[in-house]
Amino acid sequence: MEENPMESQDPPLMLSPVQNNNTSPPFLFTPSMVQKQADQGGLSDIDWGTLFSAQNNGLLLNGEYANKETNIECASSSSFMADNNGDQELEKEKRKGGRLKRTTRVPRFAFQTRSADDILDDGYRWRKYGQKAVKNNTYPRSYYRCTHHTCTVKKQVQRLSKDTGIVVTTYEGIHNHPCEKLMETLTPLLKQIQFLATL
DNA sequence: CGGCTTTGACCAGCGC
DNA sequence: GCGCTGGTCAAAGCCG
Repeated sequence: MEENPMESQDPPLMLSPVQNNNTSPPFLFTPSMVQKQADQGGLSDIDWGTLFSAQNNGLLLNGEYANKETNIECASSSSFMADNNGDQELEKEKRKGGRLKRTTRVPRFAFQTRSADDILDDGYRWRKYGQKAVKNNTYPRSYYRCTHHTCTVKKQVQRLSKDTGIVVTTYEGIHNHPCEKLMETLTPLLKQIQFLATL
């Protein structure tokens, strides 16, 4: 976590949700950070609990603890891959019954936030493609896909029945494009730079 | 009108 | 083989 995303060559990979009327800064992950973890067999090296724990009472942003006004109470990571036969070298896709069956190695990680809203503003645009009632849970699980045409990242959102204030978000895959909100912020600056360069 | 959500149907995996 | 469960599809409807 020593890497500063703003100084690296990597575009931001993911923004953690911050639910305080969207006033808190986002938390940036870079592809290299996640890829490094994936190469090592998962994301378990990231100390999510420490990063988001109440003791730290803050949110890591660009290598520093930023605004403490966060509702993120804790986080966890999952290093399992999408393929269910344990062969992590297996990289194939096949169609069964007209539907795509993916056995591709896909990093997944989850965290939970305390929020009244199910939809967390993580900076990316998502399209809901399904909702399903799950066993032992009062609330349905919602399925989202990133709307970027080249991006295959998905996320699942589910509210805990034990503690209705907690929303569990599971991300699957890595964004292959910059965060849209970041680009929205940077675009005027880039245009100004381009304009000044013409002088 | 395009993008998004809703929702029932469909499919695959798994346990028995 | 059957039933259960989770994940996805896709048509219909909604909304700005």
